[in-house]
Amino acid sequence: MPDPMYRQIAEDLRQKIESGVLGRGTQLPTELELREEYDASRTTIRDAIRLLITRGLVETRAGQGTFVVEQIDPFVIIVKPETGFGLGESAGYAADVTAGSRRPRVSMPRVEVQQATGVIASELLLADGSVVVSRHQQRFIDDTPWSLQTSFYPMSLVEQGATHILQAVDMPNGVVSYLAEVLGVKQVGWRDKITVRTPEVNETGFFKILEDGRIPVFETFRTSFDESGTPLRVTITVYPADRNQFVVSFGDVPASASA
Amino acid sequence: MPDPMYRQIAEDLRQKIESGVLGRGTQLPTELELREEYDASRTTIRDAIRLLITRGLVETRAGQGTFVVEQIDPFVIIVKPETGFGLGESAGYAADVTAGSRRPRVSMPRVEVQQATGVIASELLLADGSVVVSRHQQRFIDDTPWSLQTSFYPMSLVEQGATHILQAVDMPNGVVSYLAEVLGVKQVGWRDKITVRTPEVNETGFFKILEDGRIPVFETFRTSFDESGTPLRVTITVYPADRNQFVVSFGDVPASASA
DNA sequence: GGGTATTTGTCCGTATGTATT
DNA sequence: AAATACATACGGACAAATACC
Repeated sequence: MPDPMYRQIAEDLRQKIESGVLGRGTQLPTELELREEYDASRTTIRDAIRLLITRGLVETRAGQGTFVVEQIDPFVIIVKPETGFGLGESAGYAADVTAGSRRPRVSMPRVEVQQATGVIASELLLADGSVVVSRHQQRFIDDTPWSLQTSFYPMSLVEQGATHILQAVDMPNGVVSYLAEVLGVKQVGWRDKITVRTPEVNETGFFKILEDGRIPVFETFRTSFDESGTPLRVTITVYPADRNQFVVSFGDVPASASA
Repeated sequence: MPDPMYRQIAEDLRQKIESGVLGRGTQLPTELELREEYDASRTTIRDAIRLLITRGLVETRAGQGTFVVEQIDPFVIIVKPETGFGLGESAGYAADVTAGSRRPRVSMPRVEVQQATGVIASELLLADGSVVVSRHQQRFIDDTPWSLQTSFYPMSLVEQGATHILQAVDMPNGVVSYLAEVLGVKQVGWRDKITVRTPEVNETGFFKILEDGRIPVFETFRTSFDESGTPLRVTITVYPADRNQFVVSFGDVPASASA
């Protein structure tokens, strides 16, 4: 038994794309033309194209047509000790991006005092509903939206004297070094949890990606610890998965030389 | 101007799901019932449901109905030095999985001698078209498909005497320790590149996920280096993103205590 | 700026096939 | 075997976005 017609059409178009007959960025025939070419209804043609869309091969632009997607030059997020120890918020994370001609930029933080939800509370080893300080920032590279980041700090840090984290001001040297100065608290390690999920509505808006969940987002949970093993903060960062990749190195590794 | 009707319907259903009115695993009203409830055509109802499907909230089963997806207890892939140094292929990677009651299993490797393609060649610092040995394995946890893994080794290792990597036999102590024994070559570090993409057809088949690309896959490139900084091997591993997450630790981090 | 043609987006109706119970 | 529910496919109509003159 053969595949349904819309799958056959999608497969035929896929081969034309991957074989290079339809190059990157070129326009596909219009739905009307494909309708005649394959002798199918417009519904069936649209089902075929939808399959190619969810596979990430083509994109449609209302009023223009259907196009083979261009390859995106990805941002590379380097995860390694040197970029993290002693560096904080903006400084540390901006340095994560591979150099090139790319200019990172960070928005002013939005600071809130709120109650810790389940995951935040458990990561910080606090009781559910404990008060925490959240600092939220939007981060750009070359003025294109790159990531959304929120850090959560236990309120006890403020009570101990680190009052500046309540101010909506970017800390050039990072919050971690500020904590070291004021409280003598040192970050000695962290744990990153990297997952993938469909984007929330506010995220699709910021990243300007389609809000139907076709493009997933990376979500990283970074829990930082001080010398006594107490969680210092939890940082949640969200990146669109279509333009980002992570690089993790261990041991002696020569400088990167590959794409 | 309000959103189109199918989006409003999808939004209404989404709220019912996330608020708990429609619990995990419960069945949604049938398309016919939804048609009457929202006074829309079946096409519009199906468009709304399709939106929820690509967002990963519901799934349809022909002949049964539409159901709210169950939450999956994810596999946690630990990326840290202790699991990698001195351990190899099967041993090292099996240990990546958090303990619990989960039993990892690895298929017999499929060994091939082939020419290195672009990425493989450049990662191994070989000329394009150089001969390499590939060892491909399917990996399971509790008999559910977990990941597909292919390692590429330069043919020069075989010529220097490491002929066992040509045999289609699992190496319980790992290929890396075998190379250390036979050739005295030690793996001193590695670099992981973690990306997300839509699955290939053979991958959807193995993982038993829908082949329309709704569920993305993690793809990790691990390049391992010896003491002289020469790439020893490249390992490509593919995991379905709906049931896996990565944990990366640096520095002093207490044993995990969180979900 | 405005109007028109083109192209995709939304929505309707209907019929038949296929999987499951 | 029959009923149910989703899957596929056809047809048509109008709206919205875009490009071009």
